[in-house]
Amino acid sequence: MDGTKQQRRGNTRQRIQDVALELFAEQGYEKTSLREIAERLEVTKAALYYHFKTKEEITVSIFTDLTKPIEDLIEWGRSQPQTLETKHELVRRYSQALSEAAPLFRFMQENQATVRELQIGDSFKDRMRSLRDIIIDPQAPLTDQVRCVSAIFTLHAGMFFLQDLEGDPEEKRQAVLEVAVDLVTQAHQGA
Amino acid sequence: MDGTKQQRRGNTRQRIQDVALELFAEQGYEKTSLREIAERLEVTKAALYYHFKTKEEITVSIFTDLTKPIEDLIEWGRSQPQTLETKHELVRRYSQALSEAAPLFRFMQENQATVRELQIGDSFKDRMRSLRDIIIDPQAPLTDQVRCVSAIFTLHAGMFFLQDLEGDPEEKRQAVLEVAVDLVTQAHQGA
Amino acid sequence: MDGTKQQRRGNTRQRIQDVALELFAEQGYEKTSLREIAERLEVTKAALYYHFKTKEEITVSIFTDLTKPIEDLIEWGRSQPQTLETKHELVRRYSQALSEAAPLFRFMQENQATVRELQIGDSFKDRMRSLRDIIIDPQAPLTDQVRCVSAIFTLHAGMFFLQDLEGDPEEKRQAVLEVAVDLVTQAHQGA
Amino acid sequence: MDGTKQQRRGNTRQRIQDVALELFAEQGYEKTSLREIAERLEVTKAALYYHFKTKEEITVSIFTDLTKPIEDLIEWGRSQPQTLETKHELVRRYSQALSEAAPLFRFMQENQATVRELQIGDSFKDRMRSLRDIIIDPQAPLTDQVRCVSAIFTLHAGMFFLQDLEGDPEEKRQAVLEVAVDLVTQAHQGA
DNA sequence: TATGAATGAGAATTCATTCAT
DNA sequence: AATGAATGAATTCTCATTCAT
Repeated sequence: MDGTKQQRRGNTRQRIQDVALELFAEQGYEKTSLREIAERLEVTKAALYYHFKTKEEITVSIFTDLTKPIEDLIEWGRSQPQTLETKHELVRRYSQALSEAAPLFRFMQENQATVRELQIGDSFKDRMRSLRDIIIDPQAPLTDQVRCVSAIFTLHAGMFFLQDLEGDPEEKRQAVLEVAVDLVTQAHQGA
Repeated sequence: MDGTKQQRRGNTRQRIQDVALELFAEQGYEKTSLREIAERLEVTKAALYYHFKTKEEITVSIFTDLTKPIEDLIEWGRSQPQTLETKHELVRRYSQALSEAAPLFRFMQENQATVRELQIGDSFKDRMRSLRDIIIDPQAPLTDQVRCVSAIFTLHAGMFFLQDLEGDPEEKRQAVLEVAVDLVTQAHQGA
Repeated sequence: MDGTKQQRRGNTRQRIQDVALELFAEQGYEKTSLREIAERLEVTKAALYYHFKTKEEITVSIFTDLTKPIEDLIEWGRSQPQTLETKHELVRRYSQALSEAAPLFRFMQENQATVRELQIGDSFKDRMRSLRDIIIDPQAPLTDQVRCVSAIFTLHAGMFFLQDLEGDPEEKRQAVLEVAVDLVTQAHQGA
Repeated sequence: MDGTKQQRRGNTRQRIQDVALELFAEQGYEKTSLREIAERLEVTKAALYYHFKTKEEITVSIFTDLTKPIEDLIEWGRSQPQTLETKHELVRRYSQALSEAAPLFRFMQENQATVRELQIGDSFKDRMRSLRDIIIDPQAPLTDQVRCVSAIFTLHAGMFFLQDLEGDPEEKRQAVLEVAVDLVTQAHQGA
């Protein structure tokens, strides 16, 4: 009661995004209804429609807002010389970016089928392709290309599939990062 | 097309599974309604309920039937000595098994959020854990453990995320397999 | 296993009626599906249709078979002189008949709305009317007529609404009977 | 007919209850679908779900609203001395309350099997027990206890089972009441 | 900046019933 | 005397969305 209602003022849009993402990641996109989002926020469904035109728009807005760092990262990557050092740095920064937007990526990881149908799908694929094109050398043998894709993939999966491996989360992130960097290195040398 | 109606006799159950999996993989589990499945089969929804008690039961039955080879594989893995050779063979066979049940794994890959809620989720997690426990040495450094998880993951992802890389599918599968085998080798030596 | 299957021979019709009535009384008519009946009998639904044309027919047949004694009773009542003694005997015999077909009457008591829609409804109403006409003197004051209806009703209700009153069932039946007889007596004298 | 649409505003919830009870009493609970209720109200099924979470909730709400007077009556009964006069007054007031909520009690009378499964069942049984405990003397002989139950029961049944007895409804209610009062008196005197 | 009331479309599921074998 | 396979019609319920206020 103290401040809560006052704080709410003016940032409902933001709060909708937060709660929505939280629920999408928890239970999946299709299983999450606008009623649930509204209930958790203690507003009516209609209020959501004041801020967003559709359920999809909520999702797109979350995606757009949260992947800005990655877009920037790609921009940066493109402007750098294509050295191994650049690739390593890219992987490092990407790992960082992923862990900062973990819920979004968990959502995307676990709802690929849905994401594919949404507009997001394409933007995301584009981004992935751009990233890949920076790391991969298209002249390289297929295995080395796979290594690069695998590096990126390892980063993605790392966040969720290592949960039942013992160890401190940050330590695990470092281990994952190391493996990914390694894969990129091997791909680079292999040529 | 030839003798359609006659052929239908007695294999409806099987046909339901086929069509269901097809659609689940195509459009996602939640987006696929029993009406659609029934329509594509040219039977009524009620016919589906003659063969399966619920939508989930259809899914479980598909899973159970199609992952039998993997269960066998794990059985085999456990009975072997824990050598590098065994691990390699396991990875090879797993890659094979995956590509044989590709639609199922595509479905599971792309509908993780859903799968988590279904009974399947647990059986699958168990299986993944068993597999991991055969390949991983729990005494090994964290990075090496990650390498093994990454190997398995690379196999999984390989099937879907390499689709827009040019090259013949079988050739790509071989490349993926090579990278995975490599990761396991590194994990083994790393210790 | 011993004899069961053999015994089953030739009396399936009867067993269907038994199980159906059992379930109707337990869970209500509408809530009881033919599937359930068939399952409890370990036959298929189609088997029920070999013996009865519809669900309603099952019900009607149960009713007809089990209320034969009451029909006879009414026949008897009509042939007797309209003395108080006759009325008492009628009530006594009716009480007996009710307790012998308890499940049927429980079913009818608890599913009046349904029974009304079924054919049974009318036959039953007819029977009740006949009974009433034997006990009631249409010239008697309204209160005395009510007393007679109440007597019959007390018998009906007695079976189910006294269940949570302590005491031995047969003893309770006797008490109920006594009250009913009493009501009839009062109605008779009151005139 | 006059200003229909305007009048509708803001009392839909109430109208749903009315129509529902009407239909439940007319055709039985199970036979009454939400579609029918909605149609008779000229709204969509979904509108019902805006006001009530389930079909059962509609029923419970009707029950709760309409049996308030009886709850009050029991409260009153408990606060009075346990004299014969109190018992008589209780019976009189109960008769009145019943006739005021006639459709509800008709519904409950005729759908006992259903009511038993619903939450209502228990609340109702509790109420009946409370009522009984006020009227009955647990030390009294069984027959006298039966007389009391029979009195209450006569009131219940009176409403529906006397319909085909000739005479003015209010006159019949009085006759029923008289018989019930009489039964209580006899029980009290220990006849 | 929201809410209350409602809708239309569609979901999963259940049921009594049928019929060729 | 019974089964296996299927149907058509219905049911309860959920969802994203709309709009007057």
